[in-house]
This record gives sequence, structure tokens and C-alpha cells, in this order.
Amino acid sequence: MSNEQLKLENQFCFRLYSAARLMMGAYHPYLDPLGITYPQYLVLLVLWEQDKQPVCDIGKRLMLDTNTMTPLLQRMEKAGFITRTRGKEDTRQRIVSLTKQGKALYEQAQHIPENMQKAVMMPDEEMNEILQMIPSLDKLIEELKKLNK
Amino acid sequence: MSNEQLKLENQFCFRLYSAARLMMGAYHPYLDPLGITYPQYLVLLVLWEQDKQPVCDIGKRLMLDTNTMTPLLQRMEKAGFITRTRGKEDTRQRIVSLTKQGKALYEQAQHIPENMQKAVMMPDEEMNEILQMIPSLDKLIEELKKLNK
DNA sequence: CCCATTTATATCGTTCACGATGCAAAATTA
DNA sequence: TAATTTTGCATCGTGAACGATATAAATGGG
Repeated sequence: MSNEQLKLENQFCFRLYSAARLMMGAYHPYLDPLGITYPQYLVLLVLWEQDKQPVCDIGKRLMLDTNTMTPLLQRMEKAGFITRTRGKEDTRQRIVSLTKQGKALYEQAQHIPENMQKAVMMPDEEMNEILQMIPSLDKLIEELKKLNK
Repeated sequence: MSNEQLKLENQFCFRLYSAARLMMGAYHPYLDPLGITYPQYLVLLVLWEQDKQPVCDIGKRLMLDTNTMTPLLQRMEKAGFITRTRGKEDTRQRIVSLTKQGKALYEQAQHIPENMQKAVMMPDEEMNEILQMIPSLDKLIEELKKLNK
């Protein structure tokens, strides 16, 4: 078998896939004590920025459809971090709100970003190299969003 | 809420997570006709490079544990792409081999990489920028692998 | 204003990802 | 060699992702 492009080592997507998985794994030590998963953490990030949002708005931020959001939010509701109430003007909507417990997690999450950074233990130089990927990742994401429509 | 680091837009991991998901979605048009999923495609990439490998070796290449590999391989066996036989010297091992059908997929997969590239429809310049992420991603993956041990 | 379409959410089924646990075979050590 | 540890694989349970489908509420055009 000789097609170079079909070798694992030349697969860009495999690198993304692996990096994303490993990165989520690296969050475990910080999210487990809070009793949340990484996708739930993402939902909380959105709600901490702005409370009381309909499901679809959260979904748009996270680029996730309702078939992923609904069960995710149901689990978070069951765990006591959020409530899901009916929309007033648009009764189809479910407004997602933080509970006291959900708001309290914000304080506990304060040091997660810096702890993550410390955990990776990279020299500043390498860390900068990693962070320089951000604009490229954003461009890629924009292109792929168009493609997945 | 004011901690800048806790805003979604400043989350590096969220970008990885989204890019990986969207990228896998972009593979759908090319993998669906072959009747395989993206993780199954990865297994095939490994086997096309070298047939007849034990589960653990494939898992090491893909950085996946047996609790993910076993069911994945069972589905691929059921679909007729591989067989799983007992190891001769080490009877604990399951040797994974391509079937005729699994080998035949290699021909059909020839144009996936170039089709993917065409699909994204990026100017060469931007595409190069994306590909320049590779060394950084590899460094990141190496660091995270250490961390996840 | 009525009907067609779109939108917001939910449900179902399948596939992954992964922690926890189990088990038997191999390797190591006493 | 006997006892201990490690390794390779499997199973179970839970939480995502996501295609397909359903339903009711909003919206828009005629």
C-alpha cells in the first residue's frame, strides 16, 4: 500500500481528533471535583457569560444541534445546575437558567484555565506556538461550518 | 461575570473540540458510501499500512484503549471488513486482519484525501496556514499523552 | 385569514469514548 | 517453580454526538 496521503501520519484530521480527546482528558482532574463533564463545562461557560438563554442560542454558540443539547441539558437539570423553563413570548423555547448551584460553580471554576496551563508544563515558547494556532483554527472552523450546512 | 479566561471565545480546547467534530462531519460524504465511520476509517488506515496487527498495537497508533477498540472492531468484523483471530505465540492477543472486502475499500478510499482538500475550497495560502499547525499539534499531543498517563 | 413553511425542541437508535471491573495468559520476581 | 505483577482483551454503564423523525408553535405568502 503506497498512497502517502492515506497514511495515518499524514492525516491532519487525526491530529485534531486526538488532540481534542487528549485535551478533554486533561480537563478531568479539574472537572471531576465539580461533578461536570467537558461538554457540560462548555454549557456553563456560555451561561456564565449570559444567563437565561434558549436552547438554540446555546447550541449555536457550541455548534451543537438540539439532539445533542436536549439530553445534555436534561442531565444538567437533573444534577441541579440549571432549570429549563418555557419561553414567555415564544412558547416553543426552553429558557435555560443557572440555579444557585450552577452559579456557585463559577467560583470553583476560576482557576481551571491557569491550572490547565500549569499542568501542561510547557515552556512559554512552546505554549506561544500552540496559541498561535488560534487564528488558523478559527479560519478552519469557519470553512467547515459552511461545508457542514 | 468577568474572568476573561472563562469566556468561550478564549477557550483553546473548545476550538480543537469544534474543529475535530466539524472535520469528522466533513468526511461523511466520502465515508458513508463506503459504509464506514471516521474511527473505522482510522482503523483501516492503520491496517492498510500493515495488515494483521494485534488490537493493542492498533490501539497504540490511534491512542485508544481496548474498551473503545473492542466494540469498534467487533462492529467492523460484523460488517465484514476485518477478522479477529487468536495470536499464535501470545494467545491473549487478537490479531486483526483485513478481509477481501476490507482490502477492496483501499481502492475506493484513494481519492478521499484530495476530495476532502477540494471540498474545503480554501486558497492555497490559507491551506498552507492550516497545515503549518501540524508540528504544533504534534507537540501538543505529545505533552498531553504524558499528562494523561 | 388560511395554509405552507420554518423554527424550537424532543425522542429514538447507533456509534463512540472512557472509567471501572473482570479474567486469563504471559512475564517477572522471589 | 511458586507467587506476584503485568499485559491483552472483554464487558458494563454513562455520557456524548448525530442522523432521522416527530410535534407543536411561530411565520410568511397569497
